[in-house]
Amino acid sequence: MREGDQPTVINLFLDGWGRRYKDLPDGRRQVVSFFVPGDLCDLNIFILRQMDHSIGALTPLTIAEIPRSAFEEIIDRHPRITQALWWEALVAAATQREWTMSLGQRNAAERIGHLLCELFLRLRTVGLTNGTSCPFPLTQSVLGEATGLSLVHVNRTLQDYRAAGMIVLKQRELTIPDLRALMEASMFDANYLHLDHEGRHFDANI
Amino acid sequence: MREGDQPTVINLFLDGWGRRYKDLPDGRRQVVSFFVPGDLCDLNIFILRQMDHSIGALTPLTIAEIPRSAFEEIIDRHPRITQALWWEALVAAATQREWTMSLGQRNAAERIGHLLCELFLRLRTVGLTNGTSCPFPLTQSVLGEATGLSLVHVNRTLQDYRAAGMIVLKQRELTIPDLRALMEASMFDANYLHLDHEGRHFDANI
DNA sequence: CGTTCCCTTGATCTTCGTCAAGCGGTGTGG
DNA sequence: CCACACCGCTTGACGAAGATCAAGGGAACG
Repeated sequence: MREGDQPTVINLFLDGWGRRYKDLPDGRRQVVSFFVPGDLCDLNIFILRQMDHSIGALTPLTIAEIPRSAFEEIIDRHPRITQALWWEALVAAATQREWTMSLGQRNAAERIGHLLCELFLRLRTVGLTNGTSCPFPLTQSVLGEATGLSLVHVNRTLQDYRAAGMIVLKQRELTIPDLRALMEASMFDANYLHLDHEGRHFDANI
Repeated sequence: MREGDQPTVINLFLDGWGRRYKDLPDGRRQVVSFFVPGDLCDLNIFILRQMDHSIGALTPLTIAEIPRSAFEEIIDRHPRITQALWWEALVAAATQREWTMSLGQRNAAERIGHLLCELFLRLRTVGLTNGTSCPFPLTQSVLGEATGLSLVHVNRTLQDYRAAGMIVLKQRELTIPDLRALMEASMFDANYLHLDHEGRHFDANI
């Protein structure tokens, strides 16, 4: 899905990862968010006229396409789902603010550590982690596009974390032996994910 | 208003400027958005339990405090206002994505130029510009906190723009003689502000 | 009249980017 | 079945954007 498109359906990620990104005319690209299973995208089709960014797959995907009309009907009849959608939008905005913070103030190691913590926690809330490990399909190049760092520097930073025993990352699987330590190193505070409202979020699915 | 607070009212900026910001434990600060007259803040009080950032004034303010209850009643009765609130939230999110792009990919000159264009256009849509000029109460220090640059580098970058005749900035007033030129220099594309829906936004006030 | 805030400018240092080369695994076509 | 191409990862050398340190100036305000 490309910038400028007029989307007609809402997509629910059932399996696989995706990303939102924006390109500059000269080719620079910034990934502005990731999608993991359970995420919803393109709620804005209700209000905004056209896409101001692009969306792409990072792995093979299984997606549920929900037509706009079906969604509108649900919203009319089910206020708790509407509330869940607000929650979704507000948490996405809070996450975007945190990314702004990362890119503006954190150094390379902090940015990458922070991103790893965020993704791990998001996967854990949807039950996709296995102890201290989780699937991790992002290439170093994509990590660079998300953190505003060069591929080379991402690599060196990951090496440093590996050498310190703080992460194991190979064969598309990430292990964080001591999550608390990584959170501390990258000054990660999970409050922006608003997981305390996870319950309310899931309630809407009843 | 501080991170961790539980807000009880929604604030509408009638006059004056404000900013959202986040602080790191070691004192680094990132401004993540600005408020200008006409902006609303803290819609999240409907859904999220506590603030994940702080909000502060940049000038003396005139603000309307709308109690949560009054807001809920309005939302029940006036679907067009509810739609306007969605618009507000989605545009705020789109703006946050654009800031992510700026901090991740744009260099110092582009970041600052881009921010000046954004603020000028936002002020123009609410009728606060005067030809090619607008009020501009931000200090160079605040500009640095918003763009992730040091105060010193903000200063040098502004000097460059001045020397090129692209901006005049003094006595808290900004003049952009050739907006189109500045937009081009900073690769500014206004699509993320979704001004095409301005009409719908205002309709809600009828 | 002095203090404070904001702006300005110079010199030096650091982080990260760029350029370049090479390695290993995997998939594909001859 | 092998060869080659491609993709992702790794490492070294060098360069540049921007940070930091330092000092001083001007205007507004008490």
